[in-house]
Amino acid sequence: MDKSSLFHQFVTFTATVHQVTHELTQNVTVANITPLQYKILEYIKVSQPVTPTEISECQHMSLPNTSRELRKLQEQHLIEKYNDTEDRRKQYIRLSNEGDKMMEEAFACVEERFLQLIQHATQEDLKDIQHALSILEQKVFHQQD
Amino acid sequence: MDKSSLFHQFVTFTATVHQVTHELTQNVTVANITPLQYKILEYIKVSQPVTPTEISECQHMSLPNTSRELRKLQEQHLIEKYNDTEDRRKQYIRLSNEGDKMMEEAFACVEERFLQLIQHATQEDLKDIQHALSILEQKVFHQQD
DNA sequence: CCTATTACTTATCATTTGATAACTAAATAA
DNA sequence: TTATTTAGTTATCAAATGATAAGTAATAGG
Repeated sequence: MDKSSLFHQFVTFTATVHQVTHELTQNVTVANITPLQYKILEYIKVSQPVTPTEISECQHMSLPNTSRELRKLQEQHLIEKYNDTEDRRKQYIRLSNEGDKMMEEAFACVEERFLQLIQHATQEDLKDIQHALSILEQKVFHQQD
Repeated sequence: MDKSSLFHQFVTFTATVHQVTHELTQNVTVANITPLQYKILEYIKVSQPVTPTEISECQHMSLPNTSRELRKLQEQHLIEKYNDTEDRRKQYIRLSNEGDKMMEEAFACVEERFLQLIQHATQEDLKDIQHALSILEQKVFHQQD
């Protein structure tokens, strides 16, 4: 097995993933949300509750910039902050009802497009896809933090 | 097979892919290149020669903005433009020697990090990974242009 | 108790990226 | 030939994002 050719396949693959996810998430949001804010909300949605520091690390942005974006999201009533009872420096962020509703709608829209992408897949194909995703999660993309 | 749970797996997966590729490509470039310019060069590297219109479509950016970035890249002697002999409106873009060298170095750096990511993979794992990439390319991410 | 560290905020500035209007030149269609 | 379309450029403006300095408040370590 040539690791170098695997690398090239990997590069092509990730480029394609970027392109396709861009197409899937294009113009999904109703509210006045920037792409970065969408990513943050997406992360909160699947990982809540999260701290600003966690968002900062996962999204590769500085804490000041994270703080700014979270403030904007809070001003739009899409997220809520609450303090840790033990360590009062810490905050936890979660989606507000409004924010959750918005993300549910956004996900529904993306899901619809996703389903079109796999519309011709047989039951067998779906199993293959799920298995492939698991393999890559485990053996390549597994986050080592 | 529940397509909805597959969708959720897909969302998590793509988020992870974005995160990991960001880590892999962070600070790779020696030259004074923006992230967008890196993506453009990456695309040119694997698909050259390409036209500005193709870059524009693939990277989801307007032609004026594409033109601007290409001008900057040309000013840095990283790419070369040449005209189609048949249709003189058309241009083709390719990497200059300098640009190609730079991208080779960038890829080498990314590859090194990628190899660390899969350092514990057995020969069997590598085959699985390659197979998983192929499956997803074919059955999910296949571009329908 | 005092110092250092952690978690986060506010403010400010530079850079990058996106959007749009107006243009040139070449090719195609009528 | 004339009008339309295509491919790309230039210029300009707005918005999004990144970087950094300086601050507060709470906790942890000595």
